[in-house]
Amino acid sequence: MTIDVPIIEQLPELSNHDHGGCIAKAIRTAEQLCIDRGARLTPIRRKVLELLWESHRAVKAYDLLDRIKPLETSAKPATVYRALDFLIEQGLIHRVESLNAFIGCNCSDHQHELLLLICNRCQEVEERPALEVMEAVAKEIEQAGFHVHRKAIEIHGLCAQCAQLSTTGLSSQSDLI
Amino acid sequence: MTIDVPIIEQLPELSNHDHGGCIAKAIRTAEQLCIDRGARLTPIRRKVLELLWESHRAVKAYDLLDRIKPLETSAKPATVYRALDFLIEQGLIHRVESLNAFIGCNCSDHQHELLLLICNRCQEVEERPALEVMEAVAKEIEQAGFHVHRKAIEIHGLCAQCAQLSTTGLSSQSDLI
DNA sequence: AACATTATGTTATATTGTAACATTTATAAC
DNA sequence: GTTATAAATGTTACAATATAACATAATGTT
Ligand SMILES: [Zn+2]
Ligand SMILES: [Zn+2]
Ligand SMILES: [Zn+2]
Ligand SMILES: [Zn+2]
Repeated sequence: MTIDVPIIEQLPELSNHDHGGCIAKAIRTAEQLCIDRGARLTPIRRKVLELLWESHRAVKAYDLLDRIKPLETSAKPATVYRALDFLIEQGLIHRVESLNAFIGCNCSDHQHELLLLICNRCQEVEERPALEVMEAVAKEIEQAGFHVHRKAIEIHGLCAQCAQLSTTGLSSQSDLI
Repeated sequence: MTIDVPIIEQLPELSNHDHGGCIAKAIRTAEQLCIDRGARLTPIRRKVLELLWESHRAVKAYDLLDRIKPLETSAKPATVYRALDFLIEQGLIHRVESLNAFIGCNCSDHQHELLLLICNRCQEVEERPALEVMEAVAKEIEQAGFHVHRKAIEIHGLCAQCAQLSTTGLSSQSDLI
């Protein structure tokens, strides 16, 4: 028995912050990082990154494709997946394993140790360094004699805001601003 | 840049333990649990569970399908996915999100709090309660005001045995026993 | 300019997962 | 036992996610 939450048709942008700033910062950081590394942030790769940053939600590859097609008429699945591969390699985005989706990396230094809090209601994903969790994981792994390549720590549930709305019984779209 | 390990054609059963015991115990436990709950462990569901327990590796849905077809000639994707849904609901198996695959649940009480250590070389998956990790996650989540439904904590890398083989430079199949 | 490398275009296909409705099988009520 | 109900399975069709393979174009290097 899983807890299911009604699907919201048109997802509102819950976090009331200067999201334009988020986007601008993400792109600026990516550009600098690619220059430093001699990696090429081509128009397609840049566009995919921008699309991923349109919200703090994970986005599916084929949704990206649909949104790129009007701009890059020759775009195909491979176009998108290649751009995603590049961005993941550079640590600029993350794959959300439990959603088969992708999200812009929000950690300043693009380190890969992180925990994702995924809201099942508003779909927002919060990326947290969660250092104590990482330490506990490191200990557990050491005990097991395991050698880590990659960690995927993904928590599904309700974000603070959505949990609040659930308990107060609000549900209409206008309540979500 | 990811660390890649040569693919082994025929995967050996690395863990030298009485695996027949694992299977028997898993099936026995499942039977009792279903009786207690009034859930029906039908032949198909039971077969899927048995197949998942043939190894300590995660198995893909379509691999299960291929292996069931000779026995249940009418088996189709839906057949397998329904059985998997049932087994997951009962807590008898887990979905490994980062592999799109499934594995028998090895925790005695079929609790859902666990960490998976996934070996990229031998493909074995170790399930660990990792209580300290769970506590750290709980704290982190509380700080964020998040309300958990489900956790997926999946660590990829090399198990102790495979890490050992990598450092000693062994690679041939016969070395893996 | 010639060459090598990297990125993209293009076609086709593989893999993973669901929806919808019909049929069968098991359980419950009478 | 027969009938009503619910649960499980059969069946067809398709949706969604992802990759392989090879051709072409753009970029970087000598
Ligand atoms: Zn933002
Ligand atoms: Zn939310
Ligand atoms: Zn075993
Ligand atoms: Zn291993």
